[in-house]
Amino acid sequence: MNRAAMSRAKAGRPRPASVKDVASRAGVSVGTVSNVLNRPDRVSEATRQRVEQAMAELGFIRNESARQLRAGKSRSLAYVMLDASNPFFTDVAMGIEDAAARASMSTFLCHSGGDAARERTQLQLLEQQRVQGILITPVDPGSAVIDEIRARGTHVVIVDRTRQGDTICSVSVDDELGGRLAVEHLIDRGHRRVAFVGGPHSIGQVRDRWAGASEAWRAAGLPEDDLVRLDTERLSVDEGRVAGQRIAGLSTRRRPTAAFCANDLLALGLLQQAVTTGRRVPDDLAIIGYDDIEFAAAAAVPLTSVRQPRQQLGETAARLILDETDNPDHQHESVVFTPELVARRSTLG
Amino acid sequence: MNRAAMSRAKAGRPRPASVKDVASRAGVSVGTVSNVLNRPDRVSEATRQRVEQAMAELGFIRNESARQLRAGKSRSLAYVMLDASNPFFTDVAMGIEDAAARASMSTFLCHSGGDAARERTQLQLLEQQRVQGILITPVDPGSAVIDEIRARGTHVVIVDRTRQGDTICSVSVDDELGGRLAVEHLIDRGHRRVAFVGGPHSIGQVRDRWAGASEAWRAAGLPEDDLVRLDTERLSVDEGRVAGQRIAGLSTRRRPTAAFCANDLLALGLLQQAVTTGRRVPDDLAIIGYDDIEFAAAAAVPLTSVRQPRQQLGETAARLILDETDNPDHQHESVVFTPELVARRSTLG
DNA sequence: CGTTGAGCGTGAAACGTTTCATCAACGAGG
DNA sequence: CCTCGTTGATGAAACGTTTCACGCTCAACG
Repeated sequence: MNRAAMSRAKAGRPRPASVKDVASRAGVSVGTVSNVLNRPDRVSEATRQRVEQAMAELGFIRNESARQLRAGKSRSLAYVMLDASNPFFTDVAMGIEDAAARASMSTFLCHSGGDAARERTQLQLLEQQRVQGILITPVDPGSAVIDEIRARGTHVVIVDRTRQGDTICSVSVDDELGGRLAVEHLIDRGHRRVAFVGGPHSIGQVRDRWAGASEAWRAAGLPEDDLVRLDTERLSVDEGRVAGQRIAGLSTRRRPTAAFCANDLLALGLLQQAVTTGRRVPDDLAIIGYDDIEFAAAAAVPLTSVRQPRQQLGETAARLILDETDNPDHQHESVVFTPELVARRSTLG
Repeated sequence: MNRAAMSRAKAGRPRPASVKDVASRAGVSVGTVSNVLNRPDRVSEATRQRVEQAMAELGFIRNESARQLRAGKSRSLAYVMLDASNPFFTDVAMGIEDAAARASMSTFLCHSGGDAARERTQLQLLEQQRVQGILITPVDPGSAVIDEIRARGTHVVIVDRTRQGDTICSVSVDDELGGRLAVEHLIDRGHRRVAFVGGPHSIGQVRDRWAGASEAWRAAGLPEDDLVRLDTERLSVDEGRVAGQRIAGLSTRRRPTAAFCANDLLALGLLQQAVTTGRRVPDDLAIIGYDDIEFAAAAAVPLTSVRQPRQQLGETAARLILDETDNPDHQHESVVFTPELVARRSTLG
């Protein structure tokens, strides 16, 4: 047994068939095999069939690394998610995947989990893979790594975040408007003391929603002190519960009659805390969330929420990056979607 | 301007620096650059620094395609998820990613969405990428495509499913035991008429949980007719609501006092339907779910659920595939985890 | 009959790495 | 002074594709 055969047996992994193998089996040149693969019209019916037959017999699978190396570009996009455990982002991811698949591109999903170091590693990996483009919901939209990547030639689109006055594609939702819609709704329903639950305020999202909320409040001519800002450490269910306790701890005079939460996870936590401590929703406390994830509508008291067009966000992001990679005179674009209030029982009673 | 420069300018994407560029800038050979990259100990301190400097200046990023082509293998795993919108699977995915990262492997996440055709496409793509191994929660565990892939040399581990008497690695959870635990708990709590909500029964999971449930029922010597099987079309929140209506529609004599749902999504839907139509949980209807996703604990009436070690499932799957690819005398293994009942208010009152 | 032009196929070069046999330089030991 | 071994660097081959400039064949046409 020669060395090659030995190592092959040991590895247990037979060398996959290559175009060369297919070519010799079909009695043609490798160039022809490649033509069958890439421009079937350039090759006669008869030989095409012979080659395809050989491929089937050998179980030929095209080696994408080699293809990519020669062609100089890959057929794949990547989306770096901020938090895979938040259904909002998985929906965005599915929108991206769909749109990419329609353009016969494959999508790699990665996951930073809000950790900047991890995000860096993921990006490095993707750059090494020479993906066509990177879609990302960054931990920090201002981060320089994004610029470095772009400087090296990989296209990047920012998803669900924006960058001030920058020349980069992004898709996002008008969070200030969302905040306004939420608070206007609460004011319409007669609430005159309202809590804004969210944080940390280092997140642009949170800042904008808060800004919209307080703007609506001022516009209605209500006293500034009666819009209470309750800061949270994260946008999680736990923190929602904590916020609920803090609200319960306030004196009756100061206690808000409604809460606007910066996302649905917070709202669900708050809802749970309220209900389990015997407060009625919305009579004792009205609650409004943000994102309108599936679980918001599924809560025991269905949650009013500000809906973002999640799938569409993803689809548009994919469209933008495809344009950027294909179209020589691509113009950077910041698409801003309009959120929509979905009123349910948690504010309607 | 020559043609190369023109097309380069037009594409707007400068050709990234290669080892050759780095080599000439550092005044060494390409072999040396490669050594710096792969066995830094083989190269003197001085040249190493020179090369690293050159890399930094040129913004060199290793081309993974070329690396892979030459080395014959990739540094990546893939997980094909069944349903990204179910938090259970994202948790499993995170477990896989963590374990893979620890072994300095990157992970590609794909998503079949329960669609066999889509699954096939994804698998084909992954095979073309020559990933080291594929982890998959298959649409149909019995499908032949899995065998074909393995026959061609790519290792596969089945996640959260099993295959009868087959020689393939898998990780799963003892669903029959889970079903038993759930129903025993309900019997303990005094329930004598119980519904099993789940379907379709073509899913192994559902069958096993049902089997465990009816076994526990028989073992307690209770009349078979009093364990009612309510079939659903899918394992979704919607279907949970439908099941709730069906339960409500039963005559008082026949109506169960508790429901065991085949997953948490169903349970949440059922819970919502019950609560919004004025039934009290657990007094009028006790509910128990399966998976113990985060939203189960976060429900207004916190859900009793059967917990599966999700992260650990993922980690173990990753461990298995790494062993299979690295260890020449790897033995196939079917790891079965033990589920655990987490009792909360939806059954405790 | 000679020329032309499709229509098909060919073969070699190139993509960016890694690997490996080889070589140069140099110090130690005889 | 010669030989050896060690250390560090080199250069060419190889991985599996795609691409492209050529050929070959044959039918049509002048």
